[in-house]
Formats: sequence, structure tokens, C-alpha cells
Amino acid sequence: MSAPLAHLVDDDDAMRDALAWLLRSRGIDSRAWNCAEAFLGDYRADMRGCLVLDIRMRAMTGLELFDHLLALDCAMPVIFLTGHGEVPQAVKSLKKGAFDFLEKPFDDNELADRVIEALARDTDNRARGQLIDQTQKRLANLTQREQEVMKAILAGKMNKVIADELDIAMRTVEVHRAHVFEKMAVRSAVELTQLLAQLPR
Amino acid sequence: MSAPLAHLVDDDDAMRDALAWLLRSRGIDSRAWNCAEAFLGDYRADMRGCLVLDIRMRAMTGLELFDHLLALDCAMPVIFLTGHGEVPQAVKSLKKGAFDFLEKPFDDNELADRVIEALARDTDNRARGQLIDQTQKRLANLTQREQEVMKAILAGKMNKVIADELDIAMRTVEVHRAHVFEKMAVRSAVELTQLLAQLPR
DNA sequence: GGCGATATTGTGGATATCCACTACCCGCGC
DNA sequence: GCGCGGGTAGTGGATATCCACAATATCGCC
Repeated sequence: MSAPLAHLVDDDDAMRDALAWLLRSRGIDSRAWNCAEAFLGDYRADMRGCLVLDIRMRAMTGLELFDHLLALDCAMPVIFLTGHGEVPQAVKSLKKGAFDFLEKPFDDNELADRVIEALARDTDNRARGQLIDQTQKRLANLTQREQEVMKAILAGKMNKVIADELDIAMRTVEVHRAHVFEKMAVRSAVELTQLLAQLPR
Repeated sequence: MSAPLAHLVDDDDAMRDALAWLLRSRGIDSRAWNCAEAFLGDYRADMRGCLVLDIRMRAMTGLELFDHLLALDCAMPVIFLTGHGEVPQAVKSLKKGAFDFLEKPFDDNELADRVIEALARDTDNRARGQLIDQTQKRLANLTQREQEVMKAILAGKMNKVIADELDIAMRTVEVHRAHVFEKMAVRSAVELTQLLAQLPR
């Protein structure tokens, strides 16, 4: 597992060095690539931290790289660096979920602040993401019948009603109910509800 | 209660007319103001629809108007119209919750599409907002004790545990519990949990 | 002083849930 | 054939929740 890192992608050697130095001065480690393709080649889903992408690069642009990463379910926050006057791209990127969009020449402190925020965001995302993953694994581990019963429980139905609807004995519902609680690692319907309420809706 | 409407604020007479005509051709009613101050004077919290704001106006700018509206808890989606090259403002506005940010000259169809989306968003927001308002009113209607008991219920505690912690009889907890369910208009702890899970966290 | 809201408690019974022990049936894979 | 996972089901008891009926006490307000 890699440590949180600012991942810089820019084809301007001087800019990469300047960024790395700036971030280092604020206590942030970074790693740099000189083109989008190189980054994609090294990309791994367990990378942690944030991305700082230059928009204009010779081959693949920062925006195209962003699209590729979205397709790969990359959850790292992305900060774009851009020249002047690219409002439509900025708007589009932010709506797609980019973390920020800074116009060159940017203020050093501002960029560093944004990177710090982005790193914090990533840490939050990871924590929430793990919980979600775990919960979904547990959900997937329920049998068909158990899922049906769970759904009914979440609808607030009593065991005898559920038994009636599924046309099985109340005792059987109790068994499924207990299995649901056990597999979902909760001890009550309330806990179950709260757990599932955290899933993306 | 006013009907959903596109609220146009632009100090360019020709632009207002063009916008109104464009929207009308797509079946969208609109009302127009020639300056931010005039709109603020007419603004009412129960206005429904969306806003289309020109950024550059003689006195108060669209951005300043947006800030005023945010302070007034205005929930209508805002679409900004802007000249070229205002990336920082666009980014800032979107992060504050603006719905969109279009650069002039914009494509007529695109703008109309965005307005339609914004109107739909407003309708959604209203529906959710009403539920939230109602729920919060009900929450505020709970007595101190009832809120304490509710909190404990949501923590999954059994009545006897709650009684122990609050140092009261179990019977009293039952009474408070019943009051909570009654006042919140739910019939079980599960329903209560689901209701509260919809509140902004 | 009475009235209403709030908080408190009791009794007793109807329901519901939780749980241990037990058991049968079916389909699938080794 | 036998084990295993999954679904089904009964008995019986321990707990918990829900609720009707009833009562006491405090506090603020008209």
C-alpha cells in the first residue's frame, strides 16, 4: 500500500520541479510523470493521494487522462492546472467530479492549500469507501431468500406479515432474519437500516 | 404559490428579450429583471424555478446577487452567463453550488437544455426540502426528554438500558418512546431511522 | 387556584422478537 | 453415498415491546 502522495502529471520539466519543490516545502511528498500515458502505465487502483494534472500536454491532455481515470473508477481527487480562458472545460470537469481547476499563473499558496484539501478528501473517501465495499460484500453474501426477508424488514414489516407474504412459516422468517443480522454483522434492524443508509443511493 | 419559472436577470434589454423568446419556444415561461437590485426587491422565498444571471451588470454583479441569494437560503438552481475567460469565478461559483456556468456566446439549445434541467432540479429540491422541513419541525416539537430517548433508540439501545442510563423507570421510557413515534409520525424505530437518514448530514 | 404541558411510575396483559434444540428435504459436488 | 449449504418448520421459554387504565408531581400561565 502506497502512502498518500501528490501525483503530478505535466510535460513541462521546470513546472514539475517547481511543483514538487513547492509541495515539499509544505510537507507534501509527490511523484511526477511527464505525460499522461506514462502515468496511466504506472496507475494502480491502490494509489492514494491526489492528482495535479496539466490540461495542455502534447499527446493525451489532462482532460482525456481524467476521463480514462473515471473509467477506471479512480477515486483520487483531481486538481487541474490550465491556461487562460477555458471556462467550458472547467465547468465540465467540475461537474464530472474534478476537485479543483486552477488557472495559470496560480498562487503557490493557493495550490498547496488545495492539494492539502484534496489529500484530506482522499483520506475521507478511502475510509467511507472501505465501509461501503465491506457492506456490499456482505450484502452479496446473503442468499436470495435472506435478501427478500431483509427488504421486508427494512419496510418495517413484522415477522408474521413477512411470513404471510412469502408464504412460509414465521419460524422460517425468524431464521432468515437471524442470518441477515449475522451476515451483515449488526444486532438490530435499526443498525441494519443505518448501515444501508450510508450506501450511495 | 408561483409556478415554475425561469427568472432572468440581465441589464441588456436585447439579451433579455432573446432569452425570453428562446425559452418560450421551448415551452418555458420566464420573467425578467434588468438589474440584480430589482430582482432582490421582488424576491420571495416561495419563488419556484431557476435563475439565469448575467455576470457583468452595471451595479451589483450576478456573482454578488448569487451571494445575497445564498444568504437568503434561496434554493433555486442558478445558471450564470458570462463573457470569456472567467475561470476562477466559474470554479468558485460552481463550488458554492451554482447549477451551471455558460460562456457567451452560448448555444441556444444548450442554454435551453440547461434551463430545463435546472427547473427539474428545482422540482426535486422542493420535494426533498418539504420532507426535510416537515421532519425538522417534528424534531423541534419533541421535548428534551423525548429527544434523549430518541437518540438512545437510534443507538440501538433497549428500553431497560435507556431506563438505566437516564435513571428512570422502564415504563417511563416506554411512554417517551411512544411519544417520539407519535410526534415523528412513524410506527417503528426502523421507520424513524430511515426518516432521519434523509436529513442533511 | 385551576389548567395544560411535561415527567414520572405502576399493573397487567397482548404481541413480538430472540434463541436453543431439533428435524426433514433438496441439489450439488467429491 | 455422504457431506454441505440452503430452505423449511415445530416446541417452548426468555425477553422485549406495545398499550389501556390509572396516578402523582412540578412548573408556568391566566
